[in-house]
Amino acid sequence: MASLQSLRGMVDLLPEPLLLWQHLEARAREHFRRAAIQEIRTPLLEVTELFARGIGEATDVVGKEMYTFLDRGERSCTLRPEGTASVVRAAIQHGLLSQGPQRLWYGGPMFRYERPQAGRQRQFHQIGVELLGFGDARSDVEAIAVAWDLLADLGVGGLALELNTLGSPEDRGLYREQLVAWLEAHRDQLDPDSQARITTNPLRVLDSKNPGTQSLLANAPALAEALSMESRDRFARVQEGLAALEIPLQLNPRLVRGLDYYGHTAFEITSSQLGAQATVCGGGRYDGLVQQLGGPPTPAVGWAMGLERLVLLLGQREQQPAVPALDLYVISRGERAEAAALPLARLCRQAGLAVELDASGAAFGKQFKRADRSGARWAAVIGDAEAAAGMVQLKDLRQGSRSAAEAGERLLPMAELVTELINGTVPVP
RNA sequence: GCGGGCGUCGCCAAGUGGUUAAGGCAGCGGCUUGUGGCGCCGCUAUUCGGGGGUUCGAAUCCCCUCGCUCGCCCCA
Repeated sequence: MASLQSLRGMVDLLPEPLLLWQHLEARAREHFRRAAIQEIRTPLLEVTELFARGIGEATDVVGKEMYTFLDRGERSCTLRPEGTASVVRAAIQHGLLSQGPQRLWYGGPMFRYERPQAGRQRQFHQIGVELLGFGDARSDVEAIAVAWDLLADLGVGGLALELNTLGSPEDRGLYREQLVAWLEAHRDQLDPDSQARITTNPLRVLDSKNPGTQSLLANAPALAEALSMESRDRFARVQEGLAALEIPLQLNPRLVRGLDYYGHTAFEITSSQLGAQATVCGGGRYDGLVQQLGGPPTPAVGWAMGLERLVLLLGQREQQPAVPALDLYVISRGERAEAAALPLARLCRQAGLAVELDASGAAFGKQFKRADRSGARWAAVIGDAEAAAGMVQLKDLRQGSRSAAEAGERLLPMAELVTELINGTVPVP
């Protein structure tokens, strides 16, 4: 094949589908505004060490999914596979945390080298929220509520909130010992993946998709049993908070986040209307991360949403966003007329109107056909006769008439077109 | 990294060994340099993702390869 195409998993977003993306992004911004959460933008490229240290060397994301390469200065660079590490790095680097707690959101492309499938691309897009410096259980609830309300507002169906607690680092350390001992004792009954994880990341064995392993795990020690009283209380308060907001939840003791920085609250919002990649939003608390990346001890909670999956969901709805309406379509034919058309279009644009200029030089009939299809409200017609007189013919494209004499058609001086459209004839939508 | 399905025009799609590769949509041009949503006419694939092979003959059969897609894994 001679023609070039995009790399596998790198998807072009074309104008029409993008309408949905823009709608979604606009709603998200509005929700963030209401929740007093401010935007932060960080580079797509970071030093590799940020993710290795932040996300965890043993995770799949870091271990086998990152786009990592040496730049011309021989530095190891990585295209960001997620947003949290970068946001935390930026907050530390610019001393944001010394100015008090931060309520931040981010959005944009992320990169993971995986096999593409429905709802999963190599360059994909996330929006996420990070509440830095908030340790109270209420902030967990607030973060979840912002995500839930956004999804509900967007009209996403089949939503379910799954909730778990991973406990404090001490709880997890204790539990880890118990679990590893138990797993070792049953090693021969585990699937190979899970066997390998006993040493790399034992908690992840819990959400193994292997049915044999799952049924075996029914008798494994439970994390919930290993929790301290404080952790249990904290988890109870999160649940109470969600109940007070009438956000339904399902406890899922198997829910273990794949990124190392999570502790205490972990959650996912899934949709039954997606395929295999059902998680639309995932997040939790990561109290240790800021310090781990060299900042002051700072509790934090956050989440991320996968926009591809969200768009998939929104695309299933009946109502789809429409192309923004065009106010005016400028038709011209002949040398003098064509010369006059662009200045006229520009004048209208400067006045805030959406104007398409037909620069084809095609027959009037063709230009009218296109004017119709453009969906514009009005057509401005300039021929040589009009151009010579400094006039323009204004036609109402909603009048279905063929006849030139029908209503909705007027001849007026070019200079008056703008004021006529703005003040007079153009109805406010 | 591992499985399954699929690749004919920008999109949808017929064709399953016999030679000029249907049709629809969209696009472009014309009927129509002066008036539109309709209609009619015409144009748009020396070629069936690419390469090799079998054959008198291949989009149709075989091999390799590339790509897309769904799933596993992982995650949002």
